Formats: sequence, C-alpha cells, structure tokens
Amino acid sequence: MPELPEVETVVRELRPIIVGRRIASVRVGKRRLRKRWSAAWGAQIQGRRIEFARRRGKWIVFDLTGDCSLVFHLGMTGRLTVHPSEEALAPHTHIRINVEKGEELRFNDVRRFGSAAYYADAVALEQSFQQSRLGPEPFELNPRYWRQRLAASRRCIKAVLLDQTVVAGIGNIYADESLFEAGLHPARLASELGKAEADRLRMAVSKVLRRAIERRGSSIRNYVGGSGLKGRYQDEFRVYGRPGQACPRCHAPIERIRLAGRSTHYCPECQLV
DNA sequence: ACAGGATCCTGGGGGC
DNA sequence: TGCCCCCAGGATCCTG
Repeated sequence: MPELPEVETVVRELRPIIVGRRIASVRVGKRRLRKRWSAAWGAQIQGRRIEFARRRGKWIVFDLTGDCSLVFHLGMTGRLTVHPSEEALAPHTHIRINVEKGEELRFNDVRRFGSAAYYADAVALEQSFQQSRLGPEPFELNPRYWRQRLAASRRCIKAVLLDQTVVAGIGNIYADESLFEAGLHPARLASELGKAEADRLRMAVSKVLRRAIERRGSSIRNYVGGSGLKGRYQDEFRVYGRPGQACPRCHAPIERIRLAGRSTHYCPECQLV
C-alpha cells in the first residue's frame, strides 16, 4: 500500500516524536515477516539512541548511535506508530520498541509483507540497497539517465514506473496518477517515448508525488501516517480506483486494464496510445 | 539478460 | 447469514 508519499509522511511525523529517544527494549512477535528477525538484533539495538529518521524509496531508516540502523518496509499493510506502552495492542502488532517516557514504537502489519532489519553499520545498509539495485529518488532523477532507462526497456511505461531499480518509491497509485498527469497511455512502450514525452513523465511524477506528500499520502484501506492520521490525497485521485467514472479533464469514462500484473487506470481520451 | 507470472499473507466486499 | 471468489498501496523468486 504505502508508496513514497505515505512513507515520507510516516517518517516526517515520527521524526519529531522519536528522534533523540533511547531504545529501552525491543519485543518481537512469533509470526515471521517477509524477512526473519534475527534473535541477536534486539540486543544490538537496545540502549542506543535514535539519531535520525529518513526515507529511501519506500524504505524507512532509523539511524542509531554507533552508525547502525534499523530499517522498515511497510509492504502492503504495514503501519509504524507510537503508542503509550500501556495502550492495548492492536491485532497484528509484530514489533514493539520501547522508547522510554512510557511510549513505544509499534510495527503493525496484517498481511506480513512488510519487514524490519538491523544493519550494523552504514556500509552494510548501503550494500543492502545496492544488492537490490534500488534506483534513484524520483525528485533527483537525472533527465539523461531517465531517458536512457526508458530507451533501454522493452516494457510498457507502467511497468517501468513500478520498477524500483529504475526509480525508487513509485507504486501502483502514483504510477497511474503520474501517467494521467503526463497524458501518456500506460501501455505505451517505454522505448518509444520521445524526449519531450520522457521529460513530461519525469516532471509529472515529481509533481504528483509532491502534491501527495502535501496531502499526507493516500488512505484507501489500512494506511495511516506516523501520527495515526489518515492521508487526504485519495480525494484528489483522477484515475486510480475510478473505473467507469468521468475523467476530470474530458469526462470520458475512466478505463481499467491489467498491466504488469497490476490493475491500471487511465482516460482513453486524454491518454492516447 | 529480460520480462512476465506466481508467490508470500489476511481481510473486506460483492455476488449468489 | 453464509460461503466463495476476487481484489488489494509490494518485493522477490522462478520460469521460459
């Protein structure tokens, strides 16, 4: 679920609450997440202070004292929120990190597609991102790099936008919304985009993501920000989740097709093949 | 090497 | 009300 704007919102809202706090204890549930939690990690983290909270693609990174870090991925249904320690546990709470002052950071994930991992130093963290070939941040996309990646692909542009090795952070919602913003049909072959079209798409992605961050992301089902509040960008969707409804630009009914294994929404009039 | 599909999970909604 | 099927914001592994 959570794509870049949602993850950015979680980080921004957690930052003022937990940066500077000391990790007093860590409790991890029995059910495994996408990545298995190593028994040694709890002891490594305990006693360290959270120095900073940041985002890389859809990953949440907590930098801890001593150059190590704790990294979360929210998967489809993950939540990361701070609660009073005595507050009742919501179902599917898998990790509890006591940050003193009677509060704890809780990782909750119904579907368990999310993950949490510890990295002993900055090199190990960077290696992990490099191993998965995590691409650049969409706001820092080099225009030439972008055009080259599009030109080199034999896939449709929707698939390329979802490819985290090309650009990090875009998911199904923002791929569809960006393609509408750019006026490009999602099934167009990436290699056949002209220079102007490639530039338009790059800027559309940036514009859509920035606006979504302003609205604190999109809440369709599970997502809440770090403060537990829902986002508001879902009220501004122009194509995503609106099949059959009128295009806000030309009033033609929005269509839904399947591309790259994901449901894909577009306006058949504004986004020509 | 690359692209597409299956897979890991649970819960909610629609149809019957 | 209940059951069954489909669907879901993602990443990774396997196959052709």
